[in-house]
Amino acid sequence: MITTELLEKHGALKKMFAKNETIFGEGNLPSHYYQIVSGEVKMCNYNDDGREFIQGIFYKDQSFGEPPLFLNQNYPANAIAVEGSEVLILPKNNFMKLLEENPAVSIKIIEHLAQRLYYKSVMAVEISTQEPEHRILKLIDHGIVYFNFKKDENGHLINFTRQQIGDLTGLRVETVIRAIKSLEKKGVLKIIDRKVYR
Amino acid sequence: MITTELLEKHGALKKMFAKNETIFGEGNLPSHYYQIVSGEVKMCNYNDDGREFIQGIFYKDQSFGEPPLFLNQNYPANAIAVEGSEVLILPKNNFMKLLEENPAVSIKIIEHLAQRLYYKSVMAVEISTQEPEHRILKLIDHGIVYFNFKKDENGHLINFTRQQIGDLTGLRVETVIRAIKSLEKKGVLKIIDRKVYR
DNA sequence: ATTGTTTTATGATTTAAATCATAAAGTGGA
DNA sequence: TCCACTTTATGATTTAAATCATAAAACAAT
Repeated sequence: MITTELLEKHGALKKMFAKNETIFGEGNLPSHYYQIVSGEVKMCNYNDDGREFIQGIFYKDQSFGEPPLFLNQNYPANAIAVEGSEVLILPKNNFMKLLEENPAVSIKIIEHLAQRLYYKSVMAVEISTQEPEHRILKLIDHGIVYFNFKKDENGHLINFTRQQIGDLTGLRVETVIRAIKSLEKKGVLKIIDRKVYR
Repeated sequence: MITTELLEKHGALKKMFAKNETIFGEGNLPSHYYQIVSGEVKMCNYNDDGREFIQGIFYKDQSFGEPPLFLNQNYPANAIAVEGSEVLILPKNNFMKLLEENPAVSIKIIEHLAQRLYYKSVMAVEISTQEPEHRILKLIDHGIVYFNFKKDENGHLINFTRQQIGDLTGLRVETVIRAIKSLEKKGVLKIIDRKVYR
């Protein structure tokens, strides 16, 4: 999103996070801008009885956690490394200075927020009014466009576990498994070697 | 958000929409920036069997429908006047010119998008993992801060119908009515003359 | 004033997804 | 290679919210 050079010019540092390590926690006040160099980061919540909800999954070159940074509000969710991940971290003041000096970056930020909002709008209506199969298919089709699902001779490989699909759609893992089976029977996706293709 | 003078200087026109009139429809390509002068506008979806989901409700001075405008994507929801509403409308090209000439407006836009994203994140986890009473209370408490609920001697008047609360939380109106009754019994809110206070 | 529509309200019944239980297959680390 | 853990899988049971039915109160329009 923002080039490594520009970030480092303003004082960004690279930091390594191990698998399952927390980058920042729900309820904390933001102090830095975060951008992924390599790896995979999820933003998620846990409800009262430990149930997880994944707000989003972020990959190489994507930033995360900006909204509360701009609003001076506490983080509404946790950021956790899904796998070992390298992240560029820039203090808020430096980030704001970078923005002032580079108006084109503002537009990039607006576009990224708009993209996130678009996903949230689409999934909100799915989660609250549609049935499991519909929700899962919407998530998958969105993922094909916006996540980095690779295409081979079987179609796009949906690089999510059943549990992750559940945590992204508000469904239980058993429900996801059964819905995916049913979708396969209907011929709208393929299951090869337990992996889902669309 | 953006002053009327600045918008009109760039060619914005005021347009009146009647109650229940559609301002733009799901699936259409955005061509204008919209900002409310007076009245109330909802963004909403209808699923296959006509069930409504309200993405958000917007009031005086707020803009709506910017994300797809920036992304050149189709609107993911409808915009409908909840009551007779006056709206300032500015063609996209003029809006982009306005943005270029007024960098401070970019920051305003970022803040507005960040605020919307914050609400979406909070409600997404509620809708997908929390029980009805919890969801409704979260919506109400968010509304007290960000919607224009007036405070009097009974507390904040929650200016939503039970049906609207249901459409915002993904619950059926009967469930909302029962949950609100239960919350009143628990003493966390008041029902006076059928109106909800918190 | 009368009529039609919306909003709030309650009880009975249904149902879809969650929960519970159990297990096989796959994966990663010591 | 063995052990622990994760992921996928399936059947049985439970349950919370949706659905269905009905109605009173409130409000809006003529």
